[in-house]
Amino acid sequence: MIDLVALRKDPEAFAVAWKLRGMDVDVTALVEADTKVRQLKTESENKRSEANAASKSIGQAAREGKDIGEAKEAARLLGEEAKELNEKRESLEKELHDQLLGLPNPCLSDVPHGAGENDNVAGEQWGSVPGFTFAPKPHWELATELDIIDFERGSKMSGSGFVVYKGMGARLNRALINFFLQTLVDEEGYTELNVPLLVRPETMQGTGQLPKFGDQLYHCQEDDLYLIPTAEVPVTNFYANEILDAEQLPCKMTAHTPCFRREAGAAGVGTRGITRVHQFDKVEMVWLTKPEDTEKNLLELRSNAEKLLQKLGLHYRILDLCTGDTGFSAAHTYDLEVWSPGTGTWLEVSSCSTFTDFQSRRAKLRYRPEKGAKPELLYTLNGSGLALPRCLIAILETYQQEDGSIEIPDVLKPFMGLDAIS
RNA sequence: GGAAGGAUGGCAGAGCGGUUGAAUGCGCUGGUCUUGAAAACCAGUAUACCUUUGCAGGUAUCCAGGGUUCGAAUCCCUGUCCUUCCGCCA
Repeated sequence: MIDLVALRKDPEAFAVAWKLRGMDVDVTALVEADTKVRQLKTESENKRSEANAASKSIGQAAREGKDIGEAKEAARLLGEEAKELNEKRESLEKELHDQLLGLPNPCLSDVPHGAGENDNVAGEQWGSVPGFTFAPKPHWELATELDIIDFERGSKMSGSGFVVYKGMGARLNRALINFFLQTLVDEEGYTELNVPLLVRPETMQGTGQLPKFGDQLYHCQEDDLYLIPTAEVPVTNFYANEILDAEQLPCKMTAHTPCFRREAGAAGVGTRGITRVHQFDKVEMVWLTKPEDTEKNLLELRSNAEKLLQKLGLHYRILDLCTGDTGFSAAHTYDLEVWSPGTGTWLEVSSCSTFTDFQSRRAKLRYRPEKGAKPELLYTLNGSGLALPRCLIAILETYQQEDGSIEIPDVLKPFMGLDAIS
């Protein structure tokens, strides 16, 4: 959520920022509502103050044994008036608050301007397009022939968009999880968390999935719990409503979880294989930081994800997302896209973002800059490290041999216990 | 799933429905004393918001949300969490 006080001070700046995201927001109406709320607040508080004073003198009079019948009625009326004004304020304030919850984070100043994904800025590439002496196959063919992914039985049990990894496929998936976690923990100083996959509505609101994107989430109605679409949700909310000490920052956490996404509206968007599924594994990196140097932190976070791709020897590129394509809660996002030789396309395997204080304000994530100082909102960042299925795709397609077997990248061999899948 | 008990300031722990934002102790901060430290003594020590240039004033907050009442930390209802017991169970 954005800072209402900042909006009050410079509404035009917000209007411009939202315009860059392709949204026309009536900031004047927002500011007017805010003014009205504060006016009602002052009125109701003054009335409440009168009522409190009246009650107090009744208490005094009662102790002195005086008659308090009339005074009681007067105090009751004052109390009622105060309550009425306050209820008016509350409903207006809630309305305003709900509107604010639906407004995205303004992008940082160095984010490229643009309307949509075509305006994203392609940055550096690492490695080069792998060459083949034969026509490389797409992963779904390789996986089916090797019998390491069972698409049909996945949809038999759960519908389309669900798959079963089998044999060496399951092992490769597990090897990747272990490789990612171990690298992040041992080499980059992350703390590993194993978190709940079902969370409450307020947790979803903390990171921005709710109220706006509820239709993308699986919901367990009986218990009013949501299946997480990413580990970002429980990991970022880990310290929600808490005040951290400055020494605890930056706090780097990582977690492997399955991710559940309804992908409503994305059905049939020409994705074969495991590029877009309803359930997949992902290792996520989350940072809680002090507000300064968030762009620098973002680059470092991104480099952690890049290192994983480099170790796997996968060709990838960096995309600097433009204002029109940056996600709702993010202020600046870099995507990492890996090359898929079988389809000749780039696949997003990591999305690294800073959320400034947008999530912190929702989740009440604060820290104390110095001992005895006032608590302040901290900044949150996160990035995938990495999304499993698309890494798996890139590995199968990049390391495929002419005979249909798959060579295992060196860094994964200890986790696989073999050199090739055939 | 059933039964019972609990949730108060950084921590511990009081609190007959009426100057209780909340005793007391510890902790913390400042001061006195001391060569320095400790001890002792004195003073201060929650958060958010609103009004105000400022001084200052006001409102809310004793898990959360409702209710009773002129007045609620205190009484009633609902929810959340914790503890204990029973049942079930990987």
